[in-house]
Amino acid sequence: MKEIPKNYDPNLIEEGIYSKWLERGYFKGKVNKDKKPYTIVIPPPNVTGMLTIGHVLNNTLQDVFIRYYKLKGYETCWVPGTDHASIATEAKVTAMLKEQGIDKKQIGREAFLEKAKEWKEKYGGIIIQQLKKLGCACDWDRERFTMDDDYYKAVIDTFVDLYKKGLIYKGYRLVNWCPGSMSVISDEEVEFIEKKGNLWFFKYPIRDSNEFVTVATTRPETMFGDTAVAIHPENEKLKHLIGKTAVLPLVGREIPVIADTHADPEKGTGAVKITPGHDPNDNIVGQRHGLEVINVMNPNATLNDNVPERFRGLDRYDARKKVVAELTDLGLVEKIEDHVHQLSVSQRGKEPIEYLMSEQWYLKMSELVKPALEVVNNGKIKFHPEKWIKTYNHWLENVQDWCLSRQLWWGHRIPVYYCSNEGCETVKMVSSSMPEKCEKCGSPDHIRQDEDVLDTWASSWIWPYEVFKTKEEQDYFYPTDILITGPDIIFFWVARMIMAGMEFKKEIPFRDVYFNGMVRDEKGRKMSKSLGNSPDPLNVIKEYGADALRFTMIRLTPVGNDIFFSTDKCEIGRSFANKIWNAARFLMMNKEKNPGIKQACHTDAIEDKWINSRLNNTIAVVEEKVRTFQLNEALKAVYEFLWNDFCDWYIEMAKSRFQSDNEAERVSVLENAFYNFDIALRLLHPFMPFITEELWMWIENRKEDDSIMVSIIPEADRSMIDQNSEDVMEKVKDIVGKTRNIRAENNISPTKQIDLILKTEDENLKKFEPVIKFLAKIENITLNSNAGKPKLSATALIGGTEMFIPLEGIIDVKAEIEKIEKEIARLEGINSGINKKLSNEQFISKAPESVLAKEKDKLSKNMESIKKLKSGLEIFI
RNA sequence: GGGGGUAUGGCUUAGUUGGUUUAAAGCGCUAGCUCGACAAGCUAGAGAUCACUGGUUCGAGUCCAGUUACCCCCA
Repeated sequence: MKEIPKNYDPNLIEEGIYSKWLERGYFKGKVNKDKKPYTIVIPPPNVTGMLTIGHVLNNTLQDVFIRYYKLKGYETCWVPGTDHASIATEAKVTAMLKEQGIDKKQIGREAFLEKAKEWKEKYGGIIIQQLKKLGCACDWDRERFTMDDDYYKAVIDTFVDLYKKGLIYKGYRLVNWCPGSMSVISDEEVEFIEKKGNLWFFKYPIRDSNEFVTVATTRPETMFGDTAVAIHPENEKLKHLIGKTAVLPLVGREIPVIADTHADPEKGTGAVKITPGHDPNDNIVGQRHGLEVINVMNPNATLNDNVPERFRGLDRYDARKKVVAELTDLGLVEKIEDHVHQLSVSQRGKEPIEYLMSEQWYLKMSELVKPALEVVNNGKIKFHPEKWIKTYNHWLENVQDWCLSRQLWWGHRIPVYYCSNEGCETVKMVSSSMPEKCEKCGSPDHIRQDEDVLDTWASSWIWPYEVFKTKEEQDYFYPTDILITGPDIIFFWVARMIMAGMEFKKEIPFRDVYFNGMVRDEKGRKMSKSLGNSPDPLNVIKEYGADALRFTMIRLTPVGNDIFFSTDKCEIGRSFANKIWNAARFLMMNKEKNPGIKQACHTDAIEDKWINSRLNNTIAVVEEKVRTFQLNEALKAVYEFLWNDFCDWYIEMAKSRFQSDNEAERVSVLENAFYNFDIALRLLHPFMPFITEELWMWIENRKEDDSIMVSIIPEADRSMIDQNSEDVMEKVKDIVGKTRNIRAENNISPTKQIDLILKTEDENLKKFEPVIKFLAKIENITLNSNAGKPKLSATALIGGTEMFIPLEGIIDVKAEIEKIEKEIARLEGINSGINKKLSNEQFISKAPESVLAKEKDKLSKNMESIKKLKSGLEIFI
């Protein structure tokens, strides 16, 4: 036998095993009518991304499902891929070019896209490669990118289709404008952060009077766009001003003082300036009152020509200072307060956004929303945990039309064509390819395409079916089985995929959605780059092994709740890997001594019946827990079976049985041990793929071309679940445990042999004499129902059975008495509780018969035990 | 401001439709152990009035209401 190290080293095997799987093509999913498909599409990570601990959780969960169902006989297919991430990638490439002294605008669209493609080829998708280190069983041949040629075309066709259905339109309205990326962004991409700033109180003169109306604002520079001042109609203090006209300082424009409930009398001064061109709420007020909308800002957040000349071209913050300074000089600043306000920023880059009027493409949502709401609320698609349905509903019921266009180059260019020929200003041709000639003037020479690209989510919402290239594949693999993702993209992606599935495939995209929690650090903080609290998964894998990381992640993750992670928690996984490694070592050492051993299920001895019962019970629990998405509980069941049942008891008992004179017994225990270990490895494989493969190949001298990945987890065999053997084993464990306890309490060396008397003649227990002697270090064991208690012996109760350990000369009498008295007090406490219940007439009349009987039974058993304990105590007194 | 979630030993979690006892496990802690796999181990032990208050019930960690704390989403 080769020398097997005592400590398991994942670094020695993980890479080789992964290569083997790849070479064998185990990850490939094929259309196979003989098998049921089990399909997952990966939430495509950002092409610019690197593997984070959050990805580890998300992808480990997916891998567990894929591997489990493969072992259950399904045709599994996990499609990997990446998302082109318009804004993020364009920002990255632009920054890279800038470092090289290249300006994006100067080189132009085509050249820029070339550079971006080069960048993507070189650095993009690193994250996908990193998933291999984690052991992910993705079908790599299917790797997709949202800008692959055929996928690109599908996205464009989708736009054309929606346009033809009349669902897409161009609208001029207030948008979220990101001056950093110089693009519009969607409502969902806007975040609100708390920011310390000021609240400025400006006095606007009222025309033809000496009065002023004071308005408070956090954005002085937008005053040039003010077109009204609003006061609540029931504001007693100010309502006399309603209907009058204010004069906008610095500009001189006359603006009405209007009545609107938007002006909260309790807030600020009670009067608010209305800037429909730069504030969403004001915009709504403006629409109510038919106010003029004035845009005072350029896309780069400098002031435009709609402001007095001296302010034009100033950056928004410089303009702010100048406005405040000039108004101060005019005596129109009443006061300036410190103020914490909600600042709207872009999700990417955290650049403060501007609200400004802009012409963009929109998708009507009202019709798309209906089927999407329906399939989730009627349970066709199930959310886990269910609580997210509420969030989902709330968003869908209040959703605004989706702004599809982005002022970027990297992405799917909007397939709308215009003709710049004279008289063709209204021409708008929507087509999958460039029209040959203008549909109005017939000239081919003036056609130009819309400059904008589509929102990235307008490409990834068709991901669940578009990743499958042929109709045959779509029919087989779609709908997918489960989507595993974070709740943070429930609107961006989950809801929209459901809409796309229902609209274009008339079918749900997935049956279940599992929302994984967020990975936080041990203090409960979000993992973030700026805090530096996010460990690099690749380093963790190097230190502990991928299996240990996966184990720890799954074990610690309650369904849908956040996980508090720290690297050192991977010790749990590493210890467990080492434990089963050594269990295998032990079995193999014994196999060497017993040539000809083959794994086989035996049920001759109670121990064998018991472990087989435990095994089948575990198979059933795992099946149940995986089916209900409680992977942490499924893993717990396997862990407890292997460590507690198999290692702590079955193997320990086997050590005694190996000494048996009976060769059949020796062979049968070893063969049964291998049988159980083999199945347990398969159960564990989805969670810890590498070590299980290594050990599975080793323990049975399997052929080179075999693999645990192509084995099968058998169905739980109910006939193997044997309550009797479980009961007997519980007694044996109790006897051994109580004996060890007595030993510890009396400071008896673990190696010193002692005697044990059991007041019983239980045939089943008799069979365990050698095992008990071995495990509890017993020299002589007596099983006799008439046994009396020797003087100065320790006692304990096993169920109703008394056990004695003669300890003359050794026993700590005081400790022994204390222990027994403590036990008596405990039982009496319980009994007094029961008596209280039983003397309660309400309880007797209302509680069900079974509960009543149970309580009575408990009472009498406890009384019996107390009697025995007390008589045992007498000997000391 | 609106909505959602969480609250169980020092830490991380179990606890199924209320009825096994006086709440379970792992990590950590304490004590002992190199005994024929494993010190990344073995054995034993200590440690929780289940956030707080009230209600429903014969019976509440479990159901309801309120309070507090923290987290998330939306405006």
